[in-house]
Amino acid sequence: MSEPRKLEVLRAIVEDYVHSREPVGSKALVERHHLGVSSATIRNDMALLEEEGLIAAPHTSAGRIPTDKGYRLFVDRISAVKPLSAAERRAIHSLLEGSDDVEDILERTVRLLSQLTNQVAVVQYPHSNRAKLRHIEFVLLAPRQVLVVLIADSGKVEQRVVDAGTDVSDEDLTLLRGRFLSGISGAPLAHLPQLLAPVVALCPPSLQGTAAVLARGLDKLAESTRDERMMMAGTANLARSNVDFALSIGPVLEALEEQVVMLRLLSEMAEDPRGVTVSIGRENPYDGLSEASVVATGYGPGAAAKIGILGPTRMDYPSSMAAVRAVARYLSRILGN
Amino acid sequence: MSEPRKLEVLRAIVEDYVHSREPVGSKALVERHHLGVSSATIRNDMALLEEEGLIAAPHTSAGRIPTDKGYRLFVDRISAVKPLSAAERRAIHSLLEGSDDVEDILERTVRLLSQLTNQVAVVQYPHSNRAKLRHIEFVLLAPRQVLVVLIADSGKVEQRVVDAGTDVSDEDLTLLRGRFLSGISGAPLAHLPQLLAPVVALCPPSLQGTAAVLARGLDKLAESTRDERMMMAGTANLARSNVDFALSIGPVLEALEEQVVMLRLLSEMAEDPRGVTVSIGRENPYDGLSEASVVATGYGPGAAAKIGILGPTRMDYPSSMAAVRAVARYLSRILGN
DNA sequence: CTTAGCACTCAACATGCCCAAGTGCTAACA
DNA sequence: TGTTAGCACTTGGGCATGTTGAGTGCTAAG
Repeated sequence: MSEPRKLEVLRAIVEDYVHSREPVGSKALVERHHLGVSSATIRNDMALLEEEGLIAAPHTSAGRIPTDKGYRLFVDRISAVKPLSAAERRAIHSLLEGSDDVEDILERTVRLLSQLTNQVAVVQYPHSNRAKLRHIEFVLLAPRQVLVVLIADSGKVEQRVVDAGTDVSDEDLTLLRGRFLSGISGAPLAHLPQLLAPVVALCPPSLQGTAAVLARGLDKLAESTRDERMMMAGTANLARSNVDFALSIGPVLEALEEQVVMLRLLSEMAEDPRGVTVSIGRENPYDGLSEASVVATGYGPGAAAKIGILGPTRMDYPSSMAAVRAVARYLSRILGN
Repeated sequence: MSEPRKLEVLRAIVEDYVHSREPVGSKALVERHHLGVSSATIRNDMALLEEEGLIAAPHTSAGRIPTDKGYRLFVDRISAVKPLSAAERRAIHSLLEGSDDVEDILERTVRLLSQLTNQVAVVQYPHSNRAKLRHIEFVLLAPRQVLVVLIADSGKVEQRVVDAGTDVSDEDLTLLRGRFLSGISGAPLAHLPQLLAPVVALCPPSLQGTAAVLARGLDKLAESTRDERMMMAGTANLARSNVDFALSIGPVLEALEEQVVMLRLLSEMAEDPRGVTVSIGRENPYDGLSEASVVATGYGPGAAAKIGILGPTRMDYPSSMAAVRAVARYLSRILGN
């Protein structure tokens, strides 16, 4: 029993199954792939693969389908990342050039990726853990209501309306803004909580209350800026995969809507800072995704933020991985400016 | 043939069908509803209803199901808006109190509405057509890159990075900001395009180029502020309705993802400024929604922005309408501050 | 206008049968 | 020791056939 051929058989099974969506049998296998042996030999190999838990038969006289473990081995040891076609490269190029706005770029990227892979695409906003505070703004909306705006050097802007408690004038706000700015301008957002208290303490006694309210507002803004957000596209692709319903679509939609779930999932995978990481079926920490796989990688500075796709375990991993990797690279390059 | 009874029969058919998801026949009808007549009589009535196109039979010997037209008549003339339960009222109350941030409130609202109705909930951001410009900010991110921030008096903040073309200093920006502010502060966003040109013309010759770039940036921001955006929740509910697949879920997900489609849909319906409007099946302008219904109403000042739900045509209209109306009212009240 | 009765239709279900695809095993072979 | 041919066995899917029950439309009487 040759080890290489066993892997070759597994590879053939995965490829055929992904392509045909039907359990694949020994005979069909020797016909479609020119392995130099007979179906009987393949059967022996298959029996071994099944023993090792890499493939399984839905019922006695049906072909085999890969298990999660089988896909895992396939991804780790067998498959080569399939290069993108020239047309696909061009598509990436033309679709992602020519915009400055981060939000806009991310939106295009995620749409592109979902079209490229025919799966759901997900992208995490660039990390702003290390972001520094660039600017703040207090705008009086009504006698007691102040719009607090925080701008990070990542270009991210967050705003929030706070109730000042007492009436406050434009002059007061300008004064307070100056104080706050000199105290926290340029500071990492992560340090904001510690830095704000002393600033408030230094404000004129008559404005202490207002200052405290504003500080709390800023703190919350910094928090939600640090908070990760995500964007997605291509949910309709789920319906298509669903036609042959191995994948029940409901739980997946729930997971996607619970951004917290997806964000944790993305953060937890992709430890490998350079490569593309894959999480297959029950490997996923979330139950609703037990029949789904996620292919993701990092992008941007330090590959800290993640981008990826989600689809049924029976997906074309080589192509998906290639697409994710290529798109992530372009994205990094464009955001690099 | 009594007209009132005919309507009563239609009502019974709609209610039973919504409840059971199965075509309803004459016999079952007389059993479940105590209409004072026999099944034969009902059959005659049904034949008439079918002639009028209000109900239809999927095949010869099956019961009847309501047509789009039947649902239309049902919501227009038959159904009464079902009052919410006390528990539901309490849920609305507790979930929507205690937040200042518009974004946050909308998110909670839309989640609440989707849970209340078990459908997909959609909310349009408050209209800012009449919004005025409250504030602008230019922030230097890099020698040539300027973050342009626009704040409307609605509290909406939009930002965008523009490339100045030439190097520009902080002082230049402060100067330009002053010029722009004095020229357009307080102006309705809709007027911005006309107002910007003269301001640029009045800037120092050396800064004309930069001023023009910034003006274009502001213009785009104003445009996207005028642009309507939306938020949604509960897409997973689609999967549940889909179990009995009258409604193929793919096209619906596509429509939901194409926010433009949904926004146009929402704007086009609900002419009636006070009531709840319903758009049923093929009445929808978008093909993918030919088996879906939308229940929506306006909220906020002038009921200009819309909130609503989307589900299969076979939905519980009275309850849905009640929920949408109640939630919209609370939302208006809270945003009224 | 209503109702009982009746003949008719048809999807859904069940039953039985056959076939093709696929398996595992054994014995022969290189 | 690994490969192969052959064979008996399993089983889901397709097909023809029959049965049932819900539901209809129509007619004639109340």
